[in-house]
Amino acid sequence: MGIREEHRVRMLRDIQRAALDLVEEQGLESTTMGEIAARVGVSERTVFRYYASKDQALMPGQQGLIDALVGSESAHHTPSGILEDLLAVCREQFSHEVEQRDFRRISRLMIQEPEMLRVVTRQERSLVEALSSALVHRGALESLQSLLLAEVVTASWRVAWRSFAQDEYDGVDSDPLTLFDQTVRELRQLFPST
Amino acid sequence: MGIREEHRVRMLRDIQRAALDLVEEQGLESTTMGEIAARVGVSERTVFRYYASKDQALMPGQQGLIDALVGSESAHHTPSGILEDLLAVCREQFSHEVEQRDFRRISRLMIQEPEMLRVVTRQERSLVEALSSALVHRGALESLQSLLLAEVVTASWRVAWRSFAQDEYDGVDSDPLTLFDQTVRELRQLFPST
DNA sequence: ATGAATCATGTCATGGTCTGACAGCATTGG
DNA sequence: CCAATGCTGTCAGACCATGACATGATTCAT
Repeated sequence: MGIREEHRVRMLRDIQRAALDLVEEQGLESTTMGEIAARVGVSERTVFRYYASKDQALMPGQQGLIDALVGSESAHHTPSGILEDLLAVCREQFSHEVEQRDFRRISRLMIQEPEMLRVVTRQERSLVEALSSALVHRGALESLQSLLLAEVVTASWRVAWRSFAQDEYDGVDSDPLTLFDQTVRELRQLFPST
Repeated sequence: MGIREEHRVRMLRDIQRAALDLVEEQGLESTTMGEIAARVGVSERTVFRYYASKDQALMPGQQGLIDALVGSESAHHTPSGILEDLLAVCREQFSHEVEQRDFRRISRLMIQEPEMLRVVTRQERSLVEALSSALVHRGALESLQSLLLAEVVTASWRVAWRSFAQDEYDGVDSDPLTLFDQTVRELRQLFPST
């Protein structure tokens, strides 16, 4: 509520925007924290006070997705049932994220700059950890199952996103929900009914 | 074959051993490339000539697994059939890797030092990329399917490995094949027959 | 064996990421 | 108005990584 909080939010956003601007203009490798700081008009040190790393400045993490997944409840008690629910949460979150303008920018950069994809992927480690430990905490699953579930959910998210990014890069205006559904359908095809 | 090659191989091994020694002794964060170099008895610059990054010095990559997966052929032409074959290759490679002494050391470190797990995971990006592009190249699969397959295979490997690492850390002497099979079984359970 | 080509290494210089310490200025609240 | 708190800049430094160049060892053809 305080003016302090607003300031912080604006700063976080400004830094990310500046970072994305610069990467679009001159590529990831040749964009330094010093430049980002200069563009925002603050010192380099200050940028590091808002984002712990260059990675996070570019891709602030999947906190929205993490919250949605961790906060979700499942009526099911079998691994497959829980997976279904988690994927449904992902699906919804996915179409929600696509609304964010920066999400689209990052998506395009993921294809333009291969290193950008690695940045995004690095950030996803915390998603797996948060989700798997949340699942263990719920009590319905064992450690191995939870980890596997978290990995599968994250992989689905990543593949759907990359698929979306490719379309976005190609100028194809695809529906995120359809895209996510297609990904999940292909995933299920890997495990036939027999 | 020359003496040059032997020298190189010995050097690679010595550096990795030194790196692992130091991480075991004093943790990952406080182990610098300078120390590793000093332990081996060469200059820091030289270490970077053998390993492109600190990560790779600690975890030289999954080249064995990549080669096995990329080089494998599959009689099947459906995504699920190919997945089955790839998992079989993984399974074999897994029990093979466990024979390597350093694999066990790294496994234990993965549990002791959370950051070490991230190091390993970072290295796995190239596995996904190599495998998915190899699958596309084989011609049987589309891009989305290939990526999905590569992600699922990699995730299985990672989960099985982490499971093994936990046992290793706990002093449980488990059979790698059994462990891998169990992982795959749990994975299949996520996708019920209906 | 000798000389040229190749290779491994060391040294030096540099750029970039990230952290800690401290001091100054602004905001807030009593 | 004063004191506490918070934000920022500056400075210093550790560490990772890369490029350029010189040097000494190894290899190989002659």
